[in-house]
Amino acid sequence: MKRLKVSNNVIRRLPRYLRKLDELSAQGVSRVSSSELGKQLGLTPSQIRQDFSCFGEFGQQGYGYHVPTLRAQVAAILGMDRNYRAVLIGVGNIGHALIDNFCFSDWGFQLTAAFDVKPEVVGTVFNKVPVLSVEELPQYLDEHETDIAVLAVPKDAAIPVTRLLTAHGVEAIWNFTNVELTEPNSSVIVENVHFSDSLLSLSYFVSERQDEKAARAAREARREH
Amino acid sequence: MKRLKVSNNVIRRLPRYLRKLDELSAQGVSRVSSSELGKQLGLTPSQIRQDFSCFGEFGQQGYGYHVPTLRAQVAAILGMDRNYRAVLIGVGNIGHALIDNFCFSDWGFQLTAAFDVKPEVVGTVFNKVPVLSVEELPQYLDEHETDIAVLAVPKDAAIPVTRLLTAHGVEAIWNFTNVELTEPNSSVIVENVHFSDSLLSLSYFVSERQDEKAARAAREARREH
DNA sequence: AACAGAATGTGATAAAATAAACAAAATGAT
DNA sequence: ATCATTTTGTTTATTTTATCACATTCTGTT
Repeated sequence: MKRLKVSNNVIRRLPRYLRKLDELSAQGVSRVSSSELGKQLGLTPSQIRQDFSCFGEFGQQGYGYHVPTLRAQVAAILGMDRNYRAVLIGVGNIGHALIDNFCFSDWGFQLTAAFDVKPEVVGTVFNKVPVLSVEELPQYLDEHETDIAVLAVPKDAAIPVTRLLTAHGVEAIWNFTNVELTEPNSSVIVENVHFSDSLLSLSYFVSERQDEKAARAAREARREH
Repeated sequence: MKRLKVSNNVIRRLPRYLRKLDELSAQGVSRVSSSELGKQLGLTPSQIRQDFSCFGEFGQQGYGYHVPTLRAQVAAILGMDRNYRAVLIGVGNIGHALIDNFCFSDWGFQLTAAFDVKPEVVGTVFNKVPVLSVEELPQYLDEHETDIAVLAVPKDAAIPVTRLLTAHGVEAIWNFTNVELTEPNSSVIVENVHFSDSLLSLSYFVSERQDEKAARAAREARREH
């Protein structure tokens, strides 16, 4: 598979393609064209073809794309067949929700262990995932190859825990804390899930629409006058 | 405040500016230049100035930006001073986590009520938020002006609940389900929090780095040979 | 088997986003 | 009070991203 300097925008679209392809599969659709895909995702056919062409030639002229094949290709591009191993740090509300409800294995991940400081959760097992003490974390990381850490600790613990993780070889963090983790000289890969950023974007769009409505109303009031 | 066709990228950076400004405030910093802000956020000073200039002139030549003032301006741009009212649908694991841990009021939102189908949660109160039955939802929406709905229901309920919400005047949805809500003819504003999309992006970047490492190792092995 | 219709992959073109450059204006030190 | 320094807001240039257009190739029907 080629992999030549692909832009961020392209990468962010890949999971959406995957999701749509799964949906089509579930509907029994086995063949799809870039224009159909574009219509359903709100993208131009051209963009879709160009996105895929970053990684290879997955379609067939005059036919389109074979859904299961394309799905497999996109999954491979995303690394879903690499069986990455993950640990979760912080079994609070959000951490707990992830263990119980987020199906890591659906996306090619294996959640091997969780860690927390609270004595009442240490030693328990949720959804087949054992909760260990954070004190055991360094040794665990040294002994078990771990590709990503899911960070769901309270705000104050975010930076120290990140230091610990990187010091023990973790190279990627899925960050659920509302803290900017990326440090200047660190090479760790950070993917943020900032709830507040998302909500504030929504807030912006709602405000924008409200203002447009108000402006329209004002214009009409003036006209009637 | 001006608001003239601002690109999505700009809007997505605003919450990050807000977060950084809060951090600076907490550190007692009251003055910041675009270059300092840029250094701390990994952006060019030019981009930061251009972003702000979409909405007005908030700085002062030779001085920079007054942190509290700029913070207030960004907050206003994002609509944080409009006291939007929100309801939550689906008090499962993620919904519960949001009620208990996500401080809506910090971002200018008021979570007025939650709704669920499960008899054992209906009637309870979490963090001052009453949980009502979904059967009461239509009437509630008709009687209480509601700006956004937080959707945290199981996959199958996502579309029907969305229809219900839009039918009763809700114009914005913060979507935590893994379902593509945006329908062709609907004008509802949807902001997605797709955990899986985020994890898969991370998976891509990890795979990319792994491949680079492997390629480097192969090159070196060849050289030594 | 031939041919009209479809749909890809890609090179060219247009649009958008980012970065650089600079004039204007305020600061703060001498 | 003056002047070198700083830093903005904005214009211009550059880079990146998305769209268009089309030659090529496969499909499926007659």
